[in-house]
Amino acid sequence: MDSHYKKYEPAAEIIKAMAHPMRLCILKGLRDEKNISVTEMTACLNVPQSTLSQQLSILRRAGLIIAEHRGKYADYKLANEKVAQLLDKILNEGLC
Amino acid sequence: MDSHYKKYEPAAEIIKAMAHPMRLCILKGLRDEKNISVTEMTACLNVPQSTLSQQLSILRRAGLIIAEHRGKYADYKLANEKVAQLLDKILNEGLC
DNA sequence: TCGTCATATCGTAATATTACGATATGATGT
DNA sequence: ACATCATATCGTAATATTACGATATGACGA
Repeated sequence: MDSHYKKYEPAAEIIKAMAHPMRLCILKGLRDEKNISVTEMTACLNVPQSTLSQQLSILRRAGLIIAEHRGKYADYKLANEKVAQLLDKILNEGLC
Repeated sequence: MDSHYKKYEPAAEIIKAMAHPMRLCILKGLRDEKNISVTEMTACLNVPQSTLSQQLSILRRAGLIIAEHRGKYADYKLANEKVAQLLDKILNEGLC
């Protein structure tokens, strides 16, 4: 057993960013639909715009999603295929 | 995109239980070594016994680990193979 | 240039988590 | 029965997260 548990901090940061129902829902949405704007997400999830934007910034800071700015819109997508795979594992694990 | 983000709450609970460096370290230790007692973990991780015990109870409540009581000792192990697989995915994802 | 829309950030109250000493419980050896 | 060891739980201060209104920024059309 490893005595230096702090070395798991980077992994924990990433997992922590996923550890919220709304953020998992956002990731799943982006996994299934590729690109979604903040406006669409706000309408669909039916939450205050600032709340959604805060969740997006947590996912962004963790490197899980990327924003593409198109004029006044911001489209989001998953950062890469590994995020999609990890998400699948989490959501299909039968654990949940 | 799914409008009922609360349905991801059970998955989020599980991920949240993993989202801490010490808890990831414990899970990894149990994955690699099968059975470890609280005493061993306390010595290895060099943290107060109550702190470790609290982390173990979080993992236990989430269903990720199981305690086996042998006399005055408690040996812990991963709850099942799916936990090991999810952990591998998290730690090997290159994301982290 | 204005007003408006889309998005991000700020401020903050409510709530949750973390870390850890103190205390409780329960098994073991004497 | 008693002292001791292993573990769990309690109490709590420090810190972090959550949710959300208010406000700022920046693009677009009139």
